[in-house]
Amino acid sequence: MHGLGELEAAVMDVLWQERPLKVREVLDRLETGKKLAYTTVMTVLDNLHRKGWVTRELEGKAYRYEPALSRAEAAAQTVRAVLASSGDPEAVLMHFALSATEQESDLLRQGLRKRKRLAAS
Amino acid sequence: MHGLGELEAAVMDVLWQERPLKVREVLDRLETGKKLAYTTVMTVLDNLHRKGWVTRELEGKAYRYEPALSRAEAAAQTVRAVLASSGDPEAVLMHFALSATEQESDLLRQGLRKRKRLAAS
DNA sequence: AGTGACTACTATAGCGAATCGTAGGCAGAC
DNA sequence: GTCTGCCTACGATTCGCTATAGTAGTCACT
Repeated sequence: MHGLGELEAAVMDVLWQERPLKVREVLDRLETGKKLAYTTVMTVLDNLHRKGWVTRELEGKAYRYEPALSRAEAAAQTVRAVLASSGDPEAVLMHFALSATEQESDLLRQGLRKRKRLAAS
Repeated sequence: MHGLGELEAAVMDVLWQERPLKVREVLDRLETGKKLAYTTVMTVLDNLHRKGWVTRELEGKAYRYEPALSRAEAAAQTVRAVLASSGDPEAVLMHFALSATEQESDLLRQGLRKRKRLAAS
């Protein structure tokens, strides 16, 4: 859904819960059924870094990784990408607004109000 | 982004512009740089059918394919899936509403109003 | 000098998408 | 009646990406 594999997503989840983390720390916190090799996690983090999902900083001789975007930001960005690639963002937003649940529409209204307040100030 | 490959997406685009279409008609309308084999397009349509993206109906001895959902519906559904898989739909919606463009927020407001009217009737 | 923690590089397997060939059926043309 | 063309069904190949991990090389400490 977001262009990530299963393990990559699991690693991002770990980093979204706590950050920044070193490879070993990510490995320790990963809750997959299987025990993964240290280098497996390292490779995944390297790939995520190459793809821009995480940033890293050298601390001593080890890297500390952290997400480039918060989970919510990343998801919001995905939403925006879906809209852009849909050819007709307006129609999609309309469809979404129309089919939104009560709770979703409340949240949207709330967000829109907040947005307006911020814009005004 | 939507779980489709590049060619699969191109085929869906064709079907969203005009439908229903037979394999040959899709092939004719496809605007990829390369000329594809008839069976390539057939396989793709078959895969899309298996995955539920298109429906088909036998007409004579050939199938006519058409999208299961409109483009906007499909995109709206993708948005919903992103929200669901994000772990925190509220935060995402908030982020989205807050970072929406003027036009986007207008559309959302409009959609929400329309939704309310429909619910009331 | 030896041990441990890291990174960098490389390798393999697996899966899904892209791509197409071949075989078989049926409708018309000759 | 057989040949030609269009269509489906099925299977094969290739390719890219992810998952997974081993090995070599570096540096720091004992």
